[in-house]
Amino acid sequence: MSSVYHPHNHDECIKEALQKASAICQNNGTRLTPLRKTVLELVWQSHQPVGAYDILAQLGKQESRPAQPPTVYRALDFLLEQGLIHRLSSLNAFIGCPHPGEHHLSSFLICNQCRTTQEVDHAAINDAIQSCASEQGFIVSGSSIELTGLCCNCAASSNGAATDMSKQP
Amino acid sequence: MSSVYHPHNHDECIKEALQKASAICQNNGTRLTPLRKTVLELVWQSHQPVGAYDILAQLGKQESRPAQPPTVYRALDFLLEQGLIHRLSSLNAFIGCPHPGEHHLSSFLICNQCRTTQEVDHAAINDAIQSCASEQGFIVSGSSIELTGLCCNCAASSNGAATDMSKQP
DNA sequence: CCAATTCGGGTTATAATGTAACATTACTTT
DNA sequence: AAAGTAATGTTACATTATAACCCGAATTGG
Repeated sequence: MSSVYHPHNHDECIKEALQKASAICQNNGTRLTPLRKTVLELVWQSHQPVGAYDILAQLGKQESRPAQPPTVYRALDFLLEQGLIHRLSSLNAFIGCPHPGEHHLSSFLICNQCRTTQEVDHAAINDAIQSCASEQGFIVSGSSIELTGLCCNCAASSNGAATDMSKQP
Repeated sequence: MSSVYHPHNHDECIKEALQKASAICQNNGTRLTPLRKTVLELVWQSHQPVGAYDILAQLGKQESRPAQPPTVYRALDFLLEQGLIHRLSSLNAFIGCPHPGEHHLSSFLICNQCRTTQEVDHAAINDAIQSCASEQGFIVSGSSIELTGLCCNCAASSNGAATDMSKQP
């Protein structure tokens, strides 16, 4: 069983994300250009949300000239449109979507300590939201559901040390 | 019955908010200074979220000299700490809390058309979230639940015209 | 195949949102 | 009144995001 909270070969996560992305773009008739692919890889570097300017900085290292903000934001906008990443508005940051294609109202569990962020797709939450909204005559078209707190690792070792279990082989 | 979606004497909303704020600050041993009170009034000018720089601009009109950002942000931080307002991270904006004192995980229904925003406190949503989180061993300490879509007015008159029912006498 | 068009990206400049750090004033306590 | 704390003023800057314009690459239609 694989979880962002357990050690795993993170290269597999990246590889999988890129494969899915490629398939989805092909399906959508859109182009996963080298730049967009690179940005997607950078977003997937970890299971922690990444800021646009972090990506910008890392792009700058790879290329001869440092990239400019619009370059990154355009790539991010594309990836958002394709449903390949999400934007976490409470952090002004981005994170890869582990199951692109299936679209739904997803929620995010953001650990305050290690910043590891898990996307969860729980039918009960969607149901509750829909029933609450329709009670008000409100038609939901989009959502931003971000929960902060302590992940299982950080809660367990609640000595205060952050525990990032991702990326170990 | 009073709702943000129905015409109402909005001065009553403001008055009520200020009274509650005053009581809460007294209770907390904190000071609702003239500046903080003014900022709270400005946040409560409508049932639409207000940006910090909008408040800044309106403060500038009232005072001789234009206010500076820290002035507004400090007042907003104070009001947030006291639970008198909320920050909507998906909009970078603030809105008055209609029932300060009772703290809970609240959700917001944000109309894409008229921007009217309603805070809802639905037990089913909280339950669903808590059960979903604890399933992952995650301990929730904070939440940002923001739903966008069409409010009942704008859905009804879905010709595209925005309908702001607040502030009518 | 070439012209026309669209799309992706580079570049420059700037907008919008938010904060750090320190000075000053006002309020409280003694 | 003196000392200490809380609130606000002020300056400068950090961070996040977008507008506008240009150019070259890829795609499409003839």
